[in-house]
Amino acid sequence: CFGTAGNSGRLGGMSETAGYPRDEETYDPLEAQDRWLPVWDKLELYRAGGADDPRPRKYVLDMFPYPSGDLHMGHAEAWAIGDVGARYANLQGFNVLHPIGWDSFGLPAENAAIKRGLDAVAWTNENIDVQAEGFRRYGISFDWRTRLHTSDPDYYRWTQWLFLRFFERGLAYRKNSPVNWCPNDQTVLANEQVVGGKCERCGAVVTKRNLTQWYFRITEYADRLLDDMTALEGKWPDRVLTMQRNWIGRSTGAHVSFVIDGRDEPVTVYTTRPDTLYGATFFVVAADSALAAELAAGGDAEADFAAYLEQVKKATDIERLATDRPKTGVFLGRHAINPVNGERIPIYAADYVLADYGTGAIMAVPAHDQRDLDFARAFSLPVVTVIDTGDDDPAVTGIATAGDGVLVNSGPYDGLRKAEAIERITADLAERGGGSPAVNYRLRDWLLSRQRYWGCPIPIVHCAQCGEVAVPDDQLPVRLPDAAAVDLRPKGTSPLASNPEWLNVACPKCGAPATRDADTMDTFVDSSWYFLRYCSPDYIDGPFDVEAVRRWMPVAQYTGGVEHAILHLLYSRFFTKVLHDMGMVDFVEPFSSLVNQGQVINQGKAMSKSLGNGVELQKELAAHGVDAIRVTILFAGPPEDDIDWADLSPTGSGKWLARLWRLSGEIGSADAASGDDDEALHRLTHQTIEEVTRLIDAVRYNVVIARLMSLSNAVRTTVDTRGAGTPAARHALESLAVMLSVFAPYTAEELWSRLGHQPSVHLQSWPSFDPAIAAAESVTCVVQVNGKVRDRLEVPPGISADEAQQLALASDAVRKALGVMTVRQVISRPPRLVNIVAG
RNA sequence: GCGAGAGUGGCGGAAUUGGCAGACGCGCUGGAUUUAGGAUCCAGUGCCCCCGGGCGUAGGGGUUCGAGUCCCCUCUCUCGCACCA
Repeated sequence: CFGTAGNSGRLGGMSETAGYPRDEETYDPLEAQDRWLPVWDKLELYRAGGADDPRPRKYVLDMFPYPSGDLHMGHAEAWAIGDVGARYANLQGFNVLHPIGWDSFGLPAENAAIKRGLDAVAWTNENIDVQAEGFRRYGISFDWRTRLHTSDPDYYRWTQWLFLRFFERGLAYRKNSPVNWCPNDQTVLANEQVVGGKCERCGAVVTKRNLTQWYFRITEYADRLLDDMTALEGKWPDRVLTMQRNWIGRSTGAHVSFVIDGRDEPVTVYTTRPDTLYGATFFVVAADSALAAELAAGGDAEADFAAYLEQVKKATDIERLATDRPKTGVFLGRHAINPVNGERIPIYAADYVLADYGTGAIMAVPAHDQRDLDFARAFSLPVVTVIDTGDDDPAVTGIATAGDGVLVNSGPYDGLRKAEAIERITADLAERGGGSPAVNYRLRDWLLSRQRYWGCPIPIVHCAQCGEVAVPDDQLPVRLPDAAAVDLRPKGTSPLASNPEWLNVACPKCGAPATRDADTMDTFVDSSWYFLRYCSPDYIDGPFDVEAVRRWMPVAQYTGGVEHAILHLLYSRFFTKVLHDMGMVDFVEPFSSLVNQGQVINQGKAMSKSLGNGVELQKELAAHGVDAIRVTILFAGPPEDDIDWADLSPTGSGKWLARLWRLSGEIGSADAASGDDDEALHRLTHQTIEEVTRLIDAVRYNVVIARLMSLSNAVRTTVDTRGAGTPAARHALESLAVMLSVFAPYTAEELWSRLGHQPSVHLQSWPSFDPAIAAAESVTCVVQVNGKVRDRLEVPPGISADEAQQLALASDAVRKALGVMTVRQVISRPPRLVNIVAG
């Protein structure tokens, strides 16, 4: 029956041919991949249109990869998700920009160079080539002309150019400050790169060092970073917005000045609770602040303080993070004057107050702040309740009362409620010059210097006469010297400083001997603007062509991991706002919508070498083919959920694709339209197109695939019962081929070809549906008695409430269920439901 | 501790505005066909049952003709922050 299988029977479930494949061929997905890939390359299917392209534009972006080696499961998931959006936009007739590039500066290349003597440039470029070929075979619809590498001088020249613009605007500056230090990687880290006291990259326990480093003044944009998020509501995942809000951490309160005995200048503290000022019974300065050292100097407590400070410095962040850590501190032998009641209160140095938040000094109100209370109890300090919250006395219970209440022991403010007191006391202090309303942020400036080799050099020259001098634009890029020409071994200072030829230059301003800044930039600087470069990757007159960016940006769909919620996504928003202020872009938010894909795990745990639960992507691809893996990943669940490979069945996905493939052979080789058509299948096809379109827009890809499976099951039934020549079967499968092409590009091309069409299915239009055909002829109306389903009636979709009620009451099943009860009320919600209330 | 989110079959997960719970798939059971099956196809598959039906969306309460969906309480889990004054 070879070749005629489609017409050879199978009129019922158990025909004489049942059990045999309908076709002696079997689907070989790997062979199909090899066959189509060159065809697609030749067709150049995914070139973004130029300025004169009349189609509406859509920028679909995936967070660009780091060239760590070959692609792994994580890549397979992220890019499968992003590719659906890009391919769907293409079929819908958009002019799509779907670019690819590499975030190619970073530690692994340097470590490979140190440990194995490899050249960082060669190592990087080889890995990129491997990944690029991996993506090509994985069938991602990139416009390959966009390909960029952040480690290319053509790219980092503009990273340096942008740095200089920030420098000119005072947004890049150097300061000496305690910084996070990774003893393993031998470099400083930004706050955002310290996770739970450990280095985000290598897991080493982070320590503190005092260093002079470059910073971006991101705090200046804190309000805008916060406030502009309202425009992202509903378009970015809530959890990302929440994380950014918490990270920026805006709080409002007041600055209050305290006169210090024996000091000319008063000291200002920040508090969110000026209403509790009468309850301030002591004063605390951060142990590692300059103020603490100054207050201790020359006094009786100097030695005690020095010993305490030594102890504090030794403590790692991990120790500091322990929640039940007892409060420690030392009395400095000095006193502050409470501005509202003139009381002299003792000043302590303690490490529970942070030097770099607020002013590094606090007024301590033990009755209404748990930390202050813990300290007061440890040091036997008085606890004065100034807000009656109705709770038990904190001095007795050891539990501070932070809630609302009425002021007591607060002189003229007694009787006020919390909110009112905050307002009044702040206003009164402001009037007397003792304070002012204040806003604070937990966000810190972005530390961008790194003491590593494989990064973008900072284009600054240090001159004894002129200070920090910008390298002139026409001398950019400041190129990295060859790795062979520097000492790469981690030693806590930048490797670039080990090459005197590179380091020593004439000052661009005065010509005197000077030295280059030998640090490199955090790689997050590189990735804060790459999405702009993609719009004009070969542009030579600036970082990007302003017109091209105006055409494509902002990004319509951005896909990437949630791990960048407060790193890359915050930094990119900051860069965009600065560029907006520079007049280079006309929008303030770079990414209009964000999809955070989950992770691929195995057996309940993240894949890791030590657990031995890694799943090798290349093996899976070789065993099942690209399409089966893409479908498996996308069908597993909502894109944002983690998926456990152990729960999945690539074999099952492969079977579905093979079923479709066999159907395409049967229908493709069937005699043209014969016999009755199948109205029900036509209807289902139109309904499926309608629903799938809506679901793709909602990024519900797992449900989309379920609907496509349902439709393919229905096509199978029609082919079995009416023959493969049924027009509805062909229409359904052709529609399926196009819809499938966004998930399983190779199989879809096979279907298209076997149905007798020329390549490529990827050049087709997204199928349209006719609402009139999609409309159901009849719908099932559920009839309930007291909420329980008693009958189901087939009714016209346009049935009236009265008609539905009449039909329901006439039902035998309903009469039986009613028995002797009398009908009290009928709720008729045509055409879906009638509920009869009886008793 | 604070903040956010989530609890649905053996499993992954479906379920417009509150309106047939469990779509689709995996797994499992039985069958057809086969030298063979890790292929293909058909049927079944939430739980209980006295075969009339009853019970079911973490647990308890509430609103409603009607709740997986809305409200309150409890429990559990995940994620984020973690002395931020």
